[in-house]
Amino acid sequence: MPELPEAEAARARIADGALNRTIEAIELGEVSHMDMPDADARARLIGTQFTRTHRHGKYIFVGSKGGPWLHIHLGMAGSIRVCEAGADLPKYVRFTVVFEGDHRLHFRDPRKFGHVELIEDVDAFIGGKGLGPDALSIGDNAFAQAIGGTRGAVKSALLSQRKLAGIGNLWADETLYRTGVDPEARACDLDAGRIGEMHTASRDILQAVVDTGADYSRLPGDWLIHHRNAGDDCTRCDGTIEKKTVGGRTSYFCASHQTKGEAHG
DNA sequence: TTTACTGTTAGGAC
DNA sequence: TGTCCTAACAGTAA
Repeated sequence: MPELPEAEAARARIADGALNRTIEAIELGEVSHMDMPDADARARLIGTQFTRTHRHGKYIFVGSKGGPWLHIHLGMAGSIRVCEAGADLPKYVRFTVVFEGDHRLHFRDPRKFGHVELIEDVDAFIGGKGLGPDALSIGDNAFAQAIGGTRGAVKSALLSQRKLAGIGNLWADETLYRTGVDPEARACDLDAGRIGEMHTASRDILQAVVDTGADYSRLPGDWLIHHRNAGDDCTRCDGTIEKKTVGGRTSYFCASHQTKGEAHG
């Protein structure tokens, strides 16, 4: 389900199969309550081609030749499929680009939490959203600045797309598990070394997931992703996986090796 | 039948 | 002004 690695996999799928093909039509599925380009916006894409892709955090951008960018956000359950002519129509398709030769790009979204829109300028869009640096390319100093100094729970800071774009609930938990930080620890209580370890861990985790094409079954068995059940054995110490809500989101962690890192008491 | 869910954001509390 | 927290969005699956 969509965090940065899924967005990157979707972007790659588009880059591999949907560029440099003339767009013949745009089709909408059942889209009530969803943000979709209106008829005028859709008409702007007809006859042109997509020529490039970009991703920032969980946000996907597909550039048309000399024209607008198609922005796609996968929401909670969205996915991208690129199909050859004659392929069966997947379920829950909300937005389809039909290329020459009946080649198709489908945006599926069962829960309708995703968004598709046409934008003129990617940088202006990112700035307008107030998104922080991309989690895969952010530097050490920028990471420390984004996450350190926050008085609230460190997990909430990791999840904030305004501080750092791309990390969601699953990989925030995985990062904290690997670095031994309690999700409720206050970021300002963590020393610079710990913050640096979290940066390294988050980047390594996200890159590893990207490298599998966001296929979780190919990730190492000792990762938390495979043990998100209260009562499971911790794979890093003798502890047990517990569950609690932090920042409104379900968090799995090991209370034995994940600590709050307070300097005093 | 009830409950929880991977993301985002508006609105309210402090 | 900023920061943080909660609720709500819609549909599915356990």
